[in-house]
Amino acid sequence: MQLPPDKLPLIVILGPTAVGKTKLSLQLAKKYQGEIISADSRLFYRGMDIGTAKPSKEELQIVPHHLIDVTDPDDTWSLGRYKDACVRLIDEIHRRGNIPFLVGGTGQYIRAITDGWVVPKLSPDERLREVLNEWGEEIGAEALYERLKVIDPEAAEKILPGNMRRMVRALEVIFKTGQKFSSLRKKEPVPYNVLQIGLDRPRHIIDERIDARVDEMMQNGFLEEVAHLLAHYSKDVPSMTAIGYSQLAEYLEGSLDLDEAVEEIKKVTRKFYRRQMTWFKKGDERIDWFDLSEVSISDIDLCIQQFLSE
RNA sequence: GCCGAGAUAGCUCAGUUGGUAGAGCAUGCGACUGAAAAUCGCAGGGUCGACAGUUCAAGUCUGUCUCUCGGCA
Repeated sequence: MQLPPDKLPLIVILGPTAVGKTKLSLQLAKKYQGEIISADSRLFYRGMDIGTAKPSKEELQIVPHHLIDVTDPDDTWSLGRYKDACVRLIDEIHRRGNIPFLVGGTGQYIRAITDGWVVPKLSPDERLREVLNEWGEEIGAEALYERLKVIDPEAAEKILPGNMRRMVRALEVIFKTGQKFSSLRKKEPVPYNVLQIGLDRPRHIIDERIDARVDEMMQNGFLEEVAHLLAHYSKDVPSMTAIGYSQLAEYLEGSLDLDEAVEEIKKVTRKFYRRQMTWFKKGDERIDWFDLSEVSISDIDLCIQQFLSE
């Protein structure tokens, strides 16, 4: 297979939850001798399978997959870890002469790769975060925001005043590195020739697919999966904030009926779809959009052929 | 049939001593650089059940009617 001479190709398949990314990307990756790198913040964790709609064991064997089941639920992965690992993997795949397929729905992770984000190299300091959170609670989010505005006005501009979590991260970086958070927020050139394939479907179809998928998850033992996880991990570990897991944990604690929990899962998944679409815009020229309810795989295939022959 | 409670945003409900309405959720839109399936923000949307009366002014007071829920028959 002939690869573009200057920059090596990276095929990104992005799209919202329940659209059908897994199935399609498997077919395409198989055809083009590809390897799939997951761009999904909840597929890292072993044992979180049903509720994350993780590809099945069989599917994982069709083509090589990366960044799935790489750690346990109490070992939190994050943007920085993701970016480092992903960049390394893309390089390795290119060396093997294969094509990397970045597939997923976590907009932040995808943009870190496609837009060359330079993520501040500072791993989280849980104790400092705790201190900062307490401080914020004490003086109020607004007051904390005023402090941030004084220390790093540029960073403050990018953060909404009520958003404690993002303020805490910014202050954490500032206090530990002695540098402004905003000054560490850089971009670098992207060393790949990137094709972005966006998958979507009409909204009412997505809603139907979400409902059906949640029901299916419940039938496939989602509740048992959550119960099993809770026997080993606290429900407060970040991975357990995944959609579905937190609601079923509430049911198991007795603070929610099962019916209510299932409805809630459907509801927040629909909300999640909308939030995902703020990363993947229809007006984004870099994305070739396909409506999976109308288009066949050969249309997408054609798009990839063109890209690879350029 | 009688007694009681209620009828306000798509839904669940607030609404002080009368001054033409708010919240949460839903919906739409958005932000996002090591928790991101997280976290945070903005917006639209109501002839306040109907009709009459009192009043400068009624979601709010009075009367009648319609409907809903509960209790008694």
